[in-house]
Amino acid sequence: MKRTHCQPLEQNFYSASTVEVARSLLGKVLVHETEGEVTAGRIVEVEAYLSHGDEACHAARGQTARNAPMFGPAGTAYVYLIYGIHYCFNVVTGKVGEGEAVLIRALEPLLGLQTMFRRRGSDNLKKLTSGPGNLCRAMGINLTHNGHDLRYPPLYIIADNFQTAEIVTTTRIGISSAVNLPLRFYLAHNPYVSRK
DNA sequence: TGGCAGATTTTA
DNA sequence: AAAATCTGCCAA
Repeated sequence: MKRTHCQPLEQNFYSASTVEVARSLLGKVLVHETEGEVTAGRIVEVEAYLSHGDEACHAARGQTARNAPMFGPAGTAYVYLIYGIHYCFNVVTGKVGEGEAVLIRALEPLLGLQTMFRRRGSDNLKKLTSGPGNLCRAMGINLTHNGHDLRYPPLYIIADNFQTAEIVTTTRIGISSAVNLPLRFYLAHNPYVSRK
């Protein structure tokens, strides 16, 4: 019997267009294995950042030391610190040298809830992994994961038998340029989406 | 609901 | 120096 649904997603998954990967990531499960602790959550909200006509994309002004992982192969993790406080976790997409990515904005907690609550220092389930900074803190994602190949532990993405129903498309959150592009996607009616 | 502090990295 | 793909707390 095939059990591919328990294996990390493979290269062909990440090689589709950035918008396709963004939409396909909805409903998939992000897993982080640390010493003795496993946390996992279903991806319920994402944003696509494109290399052409998208001034909000970190890669829009060319490659720098910070955004270098964005120019690597699809399926690489791009993690950066924002506002001096929060980490944001992105999945690199597109061709090598292109500089596209999908920002993971919210998860539905599935595994390791106690660990997540401890890392967050909060007991609010609704906000546990809702928002890009929150989910990184709960999942234990930081700069050590920057550039990591998401096909391998300790940080990877899998598909289970979850069936994605309705996907809502909106403009992106928290940006000051390219504000009208419809590149944010989330699972309709999911309570862990950061905002409607 | 709105305004702001928090505290780091990058170069907008 | 200013800005950055944010969050939580506080006051009204």
